[in-house]
Amino acid sequence: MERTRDEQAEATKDHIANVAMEMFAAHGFSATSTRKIAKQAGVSEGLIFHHYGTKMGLLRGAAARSGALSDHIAQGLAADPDAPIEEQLRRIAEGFVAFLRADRLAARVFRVLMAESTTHPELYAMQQERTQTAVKQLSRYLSTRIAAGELRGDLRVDSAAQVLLGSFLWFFFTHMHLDADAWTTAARVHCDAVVDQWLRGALAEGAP
Amino acid sequence: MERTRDEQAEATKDHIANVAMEMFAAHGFSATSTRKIAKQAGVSEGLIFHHYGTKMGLLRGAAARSGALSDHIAQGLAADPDAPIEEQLRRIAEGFVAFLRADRLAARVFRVLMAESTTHPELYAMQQERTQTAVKQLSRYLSTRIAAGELRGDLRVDSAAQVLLGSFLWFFFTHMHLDADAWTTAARVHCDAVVDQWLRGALAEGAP
DNA sequence: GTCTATAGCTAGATAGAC
DNA sequence: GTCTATCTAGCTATAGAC
Repeated sequence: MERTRDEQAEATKDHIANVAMEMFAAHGFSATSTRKIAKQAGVSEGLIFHHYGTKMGLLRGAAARSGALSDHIAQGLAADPDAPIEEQLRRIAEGFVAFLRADRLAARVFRVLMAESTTHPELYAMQQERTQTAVKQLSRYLSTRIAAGELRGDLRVDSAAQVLLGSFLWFFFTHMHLDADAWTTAARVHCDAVVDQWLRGALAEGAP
Repeated sequence: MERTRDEQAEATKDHIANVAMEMFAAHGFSATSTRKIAKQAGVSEGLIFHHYGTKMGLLRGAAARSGALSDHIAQGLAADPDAPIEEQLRRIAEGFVAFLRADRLAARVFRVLMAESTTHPELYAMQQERTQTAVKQLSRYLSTRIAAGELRGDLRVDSAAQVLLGSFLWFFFTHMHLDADAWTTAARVHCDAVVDQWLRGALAEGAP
């Protein structure tokens, strides 16, 4: 198994990004120095700047390489668009919980980007675009369910979608201190209750 | 109007905290130097350390001086506990929007604490305590409305309270880029829709 | 493509005068 | 209570050898 010089370089670049994200997630962007990243990654500081130009470029690059949390939600939605809405929503919620539990790095990346985005307009835009994509896909889906007569005709789909997504994400943000097991249990209970109440408020009169 | 030496000192200390919070909110905690804070506040750097010991102490102190966002919510709840729930919730939502618009510093403090709490366990605990207090007061209120027959008996009050609070706060977080007027308009629409759907899902069968 | 060396600066914090 | 002066350490980024 020989590696070309380019492949090796690309692997090193990736490795730097991964290490950087771990450290940004743990201590924040500003509080993590390029020196510490270099040491932890086992490369020289100069190499980081060779590959990414600036520290901000490193964050950008590393963030771009990690899959967006919202992509996952959107993906779950597209899987079986004609399933009954209750089943669909519960499946999304369940998948969301499982994903956050399994892919801890993605979760931490999301968290750190959310935090840093409050002070870096560029990151704010990036994060905004990602979440808004998910919200839009969700609202579009809700619209199809209105058309199908499953949901009330006067449901305000944008707000409804934001409540659903926001409730999940807010829970995630405010329960990070729990360990994986406790978090999963609490998340399931919370998601169940949310979907339940949300549906009661959204279903068409006399729907099944 | 004479001021004692102590009063003057206390005023200066407050002033430093206010300036610091403005700057932390604008650029983040780590990215804001004590030097810049001193310059902006018109005092020496030494004085900051005299009053607050460390930079972290300054953040702690400044945060403690500002009223918690959640206090305001809790307060709104207590004002007229026997009003019909719909009126009550709309009043809270409206007050919440007005408050965030009027008291920009409190809003920024909340935002910066939320961001920094992802990397400072101490701040996380502080923020957690503040929001959980609000959630608990809200759930307790919801319980009284169940007892009064206004809300469904099987409503899971903790989750319901978190959805309500989380939806408002999440909106706040993801719409910071709007100017005050646009933000207020969007916030009103969103809050209305949220309360509306939330109530439909929470009211007892056959309630008015 | 990667490293070593270092420039040039800014950071948080302290000491001591007033 | 407040300021000036300063210490030391750490920072991002660059230059040039290999």
